[in-house]
Amino acid sequence: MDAVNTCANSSCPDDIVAECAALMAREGYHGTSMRDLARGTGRSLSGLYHHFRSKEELLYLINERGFSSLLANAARLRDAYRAQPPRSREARAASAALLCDLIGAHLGYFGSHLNEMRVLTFGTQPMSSAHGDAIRALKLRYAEIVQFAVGEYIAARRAPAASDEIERKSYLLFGMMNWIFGWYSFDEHGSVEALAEEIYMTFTKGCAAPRPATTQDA
Amino acid sequence: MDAVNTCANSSCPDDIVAECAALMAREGYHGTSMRDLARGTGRSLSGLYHHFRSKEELLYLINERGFSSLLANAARLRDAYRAQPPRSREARAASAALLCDLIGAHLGYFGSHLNEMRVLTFGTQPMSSAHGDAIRALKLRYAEIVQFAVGEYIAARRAPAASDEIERKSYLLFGMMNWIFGWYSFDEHGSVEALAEEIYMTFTKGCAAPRPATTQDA
DNA sequence: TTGCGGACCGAACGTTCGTTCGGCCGAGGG
DNA sequence: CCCTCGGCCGAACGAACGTTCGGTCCGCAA
Repeated sequence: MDAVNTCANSSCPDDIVAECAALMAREGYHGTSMRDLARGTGRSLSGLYHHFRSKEELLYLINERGFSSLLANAARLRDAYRAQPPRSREARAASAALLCDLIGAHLGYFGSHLNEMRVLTFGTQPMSSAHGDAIRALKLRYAEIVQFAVGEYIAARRAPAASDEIERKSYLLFGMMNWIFGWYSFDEHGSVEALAEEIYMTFTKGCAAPRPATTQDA
Repeated sequence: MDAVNTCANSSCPDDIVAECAALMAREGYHGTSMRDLARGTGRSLSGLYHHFRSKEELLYLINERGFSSLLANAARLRDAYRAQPPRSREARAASAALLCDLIGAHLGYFGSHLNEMRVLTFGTQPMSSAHGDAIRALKLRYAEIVQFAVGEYIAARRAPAASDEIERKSYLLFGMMNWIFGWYSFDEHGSVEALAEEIYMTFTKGCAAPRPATTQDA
């Protein structure tokens, strides 16, 4: 008789989660059946149920692991930024570096987990309230870090922006980064690093900004 | 004996399409059943089938009408731009106005057809090849107009950009505009017009650009 | 060697899916 | 007056859905 654990099933191997995410990335959560997942992972239908309790828990696992990883990277970058001595004359460069690093981390994780990210971005909706709340909390904490960086960047360059303006601008940045799932392919559009640089430049300087040989900000 | 028409069923009233789009916007195409649509539109299950031949044709109708409308607006703006006498000293202002108007038209249509737009942006995938090709063609023509505007804007301000850079920058712009579906609500985030202005400014000047009282470009 | 537990499977459960069929009804032209 | 026809419906079809159950296999500790 197990204690009912309404939260995570941490015993599920990462590779199964990743394979299922790859399959769900094509047709979405509702469009991919458990039988599709069984066939795609070379397992039987009932064999899958030894690794997670339900299809919805699988969706939760994909989301939970993805956002936890993104959040850990972002929190590390923010903490490093905060640990710097606050010399005001370097505030512009430091806030620019934080923003640039966050964009690079987001797209970097994305580059190596493209399938999971496709699932993450399209649809927290079909999750139960308990799981949905946990994922929304992770998303919120992640978004707060990006908003902090955007706020710091703007504050170092002009009068600090109101929190709702920072929120909207951060959403625009997320839009640029996440919309990539619809069109990016390595062969056609170059490396993820170059794309991160282009997003950083477009978001901070506008689309007509010249491309520098190295990232330079002043 | 009808001639088999593999394409549109133009006899379906707009309001039914709009109601179905509103329902599909919540849980997506696969997540919304024909019974959900019947209940939601106050009709019977089989009654729906007198307006379209299949669920997939309904998805096609939502996409076809939405993108046709977007495309018509965009083409009108582009033609007006091209009809202007090419006085080079006004090229900067004219290309800025075109870009600003296109963003305004995209978000304006969006503001009055939010539910349809949610369906449009998430998923051309589950469509048959015949329908899918038709929608992809509409999307392509629409994207080409936006790319034209981005190219003109950049060319009027610095050395013309390569076509692949214009393509990427246009995708970033689409990302800012379309990601809105995930978070926008009129009550919290103000009018669509103000948001269009903010996207235009961020895309052209960067996130730290000051907000002018009126749109001014030089 | 025996016993155990986790990984895995085939077969089936009840439900819901998209779609079809035959018939009802009320407005409108002859 | 009747007849037609488009809009609409209840009931049902076979297929596919998520999930469960009993059993098989195999590595490993005792």
